[in-house]
Amino acid sequence: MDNYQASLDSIFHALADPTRRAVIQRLGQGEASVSDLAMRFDMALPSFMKHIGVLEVAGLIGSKKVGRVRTCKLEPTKLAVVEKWYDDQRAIWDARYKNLDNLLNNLKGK
Amino acid sequence: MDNYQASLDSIFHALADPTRRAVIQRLGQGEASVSDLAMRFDMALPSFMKHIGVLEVAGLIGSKKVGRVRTCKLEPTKLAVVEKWYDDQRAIWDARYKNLDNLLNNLKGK
DNA sequence: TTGATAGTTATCCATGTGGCTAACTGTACC
DNA sequence: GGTACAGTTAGCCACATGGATAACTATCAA
Repeated sequence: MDNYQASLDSIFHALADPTRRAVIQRLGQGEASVSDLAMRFDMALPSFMKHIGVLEVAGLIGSKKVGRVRTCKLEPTKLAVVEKWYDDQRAIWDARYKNLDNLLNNLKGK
Repeated sequence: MDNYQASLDSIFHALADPTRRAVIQRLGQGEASVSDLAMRFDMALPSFMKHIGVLEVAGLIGSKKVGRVRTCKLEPTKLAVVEKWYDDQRAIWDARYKNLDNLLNNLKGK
């Protein structure tokens, strides 16, 4: 399996969890520390950190640690891969309906 | 957790697998029977059927059985939920950058 | 230097996921 | 009827996932 497919796997998997989507949503408004983010969720910190890890492996967020606080930020370019996949997909079925249209027009003797 | 979130869970989970994405891609070109679809994959039928099941539970595909053959078709409207989620997301960070622009303009004394 | 704060690491656990084989059901065809 | 074909059901297995607790490290502040 090529790299793009593996990337889609990890991105979609990362998005298939409400906690992780909420983190992405929150980070859309600006950077935040891990504990700022964690506050909103009824979950032990280590559990929450796993979600951060999944998002980071997928490349959807980045983080850097200064002093003892790790600050996370969104990586919108990586999220855009989702839209690209969707657009590619839509192109396929658009082409199909276009072909159906042509077929119908031909049948009408147009 | 509300229904929309649960729906996103199952949709993104369904998409987080290369076999299932390939099925969606194939169905974008038109309907196909289970065994037509399965042919392309090096996998036992029952294993493949699970993927079909996951896609169907997520609502991304539909199927009907006539005689002994089950025919599957794409449900593009359900796939569109992915784009809606992405657009909602982008709206959030677009708003943020817009605010940053305003801030910068104010600082410039404009 | 002593707390308190912010993460991190190490385990552990129940459940889910993705694959398999074997055996079964129902339909089509000769 | 008998056989082949298209799915389906049942059960098995290894591994991943999402949660937990306990104990640790490192930094900041009094």
